[in-house]
Amino acid sequence: MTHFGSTIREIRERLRRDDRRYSVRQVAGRVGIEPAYLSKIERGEVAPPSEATTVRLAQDLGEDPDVMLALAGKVSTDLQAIIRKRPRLFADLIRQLKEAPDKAVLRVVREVRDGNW
Amino acid sequence: MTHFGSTIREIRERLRRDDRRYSVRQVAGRVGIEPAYLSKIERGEVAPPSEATTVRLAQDLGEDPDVMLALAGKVSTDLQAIIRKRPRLFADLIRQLKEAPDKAVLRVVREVRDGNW
DNA sequence: AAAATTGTGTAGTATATACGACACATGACA
DNA sequence: TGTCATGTGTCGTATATACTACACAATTTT
Repeated sequence: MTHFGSTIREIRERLRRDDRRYSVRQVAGRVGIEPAYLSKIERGEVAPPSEATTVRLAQDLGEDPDVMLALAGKVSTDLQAIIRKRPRLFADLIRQLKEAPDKAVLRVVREVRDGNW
Repeated sequence: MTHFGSTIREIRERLRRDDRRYSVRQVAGRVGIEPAYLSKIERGEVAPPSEATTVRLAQDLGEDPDVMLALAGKVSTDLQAIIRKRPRLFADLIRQLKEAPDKAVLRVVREVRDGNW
C-alpha cells in the first residue's frame, strides 16, 4: 500500500543515473518541498503528500499524475468534480465497468471520443 | 455549496410531517450521532459529516447515498477504489464524458450492462 | 399542570493531514 | 585535504476533520 514511496524512489534513481539533477535535494527544490520530507516520503516513513504536491512530483519525474495519485491512494479532484455533478449517472457507469476488461472500457472511451451523440 | 445541510433539513422535515420518528433527535439517534451535531449540520454551522455518517443519514432518509455524498462534496471510496485500479483508463473515460449529455452517458451504461464484451 | 420531547448554544477533544527547520554523518570531488 | 553535496534523523507546528457532552429554553404531549 505504501507502494507510493518506493515507486517514486525507483523512478527518481533511474533518472538520476544519467542526470545529476534528480537527487533528493534537487527534485525537492523544484517541487517546492523540504528534502527531508521527500526522503521520508520515498521511504514510506510518512503518508504520501497532498494532491498538489503529488502532481508536481509526477510532472518533475515525467510520470502520469493520475497514476501517481492512484498510488497515493487518491483520485484527482477534477475527476471527482465531474462525478459529483451527475452522481447517479457516473456512479452507475463506474460500478458497471468495475469488472469489465480494459478492452471494453477502451472501446467505450473511443466510442465517446468519436462523438456518437 | 453548503447546500448539504439545507437539503437534509428539507427532506427530514418533509418526512416528519406525517411521521414523528423524523425529529432531529430520533434521526440522530438512529444514525448514531449527537442531536446537536445533526442540528449544526442541517444549519450549515459545521461541514458535512464523514462519508460513513453521510451514507447512514442518506439511508435513514431514504435518499441515494451517492447523491448525498455529492452534496457533501465527496465521492464514495468504493468508486474511488475502482478508479484507482485503472487510473489512466478511468481518468480518460470520465474526462471524455465530462461534456457529454446525460443521454449519451446513459447509452454507454446500458451498452455495458448488456455486456457487449 | 406535569412530564416529555424539541431544537440548539457552548465548550471541548481526539486524530489526521501536510508539511518546515535544523542538524549531522557520510561520501564525492576538485 | 578542504569543500561541497548527499540523504536522513529529530522535533515541532498549523490547519482540518469529525465529532461528543452537557445544558437549557421553548414547545408538545399526556
